[in-house]
Amino acid sequence: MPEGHVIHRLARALTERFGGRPVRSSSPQGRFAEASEILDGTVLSRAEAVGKHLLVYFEGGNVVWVHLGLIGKFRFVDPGPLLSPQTLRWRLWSDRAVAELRGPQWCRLITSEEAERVIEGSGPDPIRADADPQRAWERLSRTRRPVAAVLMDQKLFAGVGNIFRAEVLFRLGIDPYLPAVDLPREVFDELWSDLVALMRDAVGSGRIDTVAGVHTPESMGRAPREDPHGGEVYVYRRAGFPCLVCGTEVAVADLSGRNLYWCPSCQPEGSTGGVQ
DNA sequence: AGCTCATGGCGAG
DNA sequence: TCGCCCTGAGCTG
Repeated sequence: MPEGHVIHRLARALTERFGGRPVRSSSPQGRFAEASEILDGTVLSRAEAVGKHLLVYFEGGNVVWVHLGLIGKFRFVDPGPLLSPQTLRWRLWSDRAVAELRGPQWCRLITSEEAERVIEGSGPDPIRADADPQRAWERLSRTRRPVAAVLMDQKLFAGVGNIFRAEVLFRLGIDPYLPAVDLPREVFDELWSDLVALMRDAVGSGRIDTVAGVHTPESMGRAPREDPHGGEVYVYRRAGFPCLVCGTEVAVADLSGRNLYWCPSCQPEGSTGGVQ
């Protein structure tokens, strides 16, 4: 269940544990069997992430393009008997490690040329050094869609998911329903740099921690609220609980089929963030 | 045992 | 905008 930081960590781990060496490959479930057989015994050169896309490169020009979707998991496991083979799409192993892919939205064998197009087709990814936020600004500043919807658009903010969008809007005090076109340029710049900081931090820690500065739960006299995803957050999945900053009940609403969380007092209607 | 929901995205209307 | 796909955790009974 990934936002971009999970994919970047995966790419790093796959490169560290398998990079530059031959790997074994199988598809116990059978749905990736043909491709898996081609890769079996070949050298995995490296893995790379762009947004929520994972690209696993093999010598000879083969690339596995993985997208975990909402429920996919790619995990390292201890060597041992095969558990639940009916859901095990891809198993990758060597004498050093075993990795298991289950429930991905897709897992396809492509060429390195196609992989290049996946990277080019992605929006800027705040975690990557080559990201150009100007590309996001040019599109954001021309749409009246709510800024909360735009933040989930992978052509503008690759790797941002439901947690990062809710948290970054809260941290900057922005009304999630503000038409994107009304967001001042200087606030966009703050938004982008906050995403860079939060997302890169999450790559390092493996969890999304957004509660920082003077408004820690401790300073508010409340027990820290840890979300099941493992990190500590202001509003994500906290509907009905008091805002950690002002005590107002956190709100939730459906926005294009996803739950949106925000504090109606800290992010009042029409607020463009910045200096309140 | 069965239901609901989840850090996502696609394609049909 | 809705239904659908993939899996598994956390409820409810």
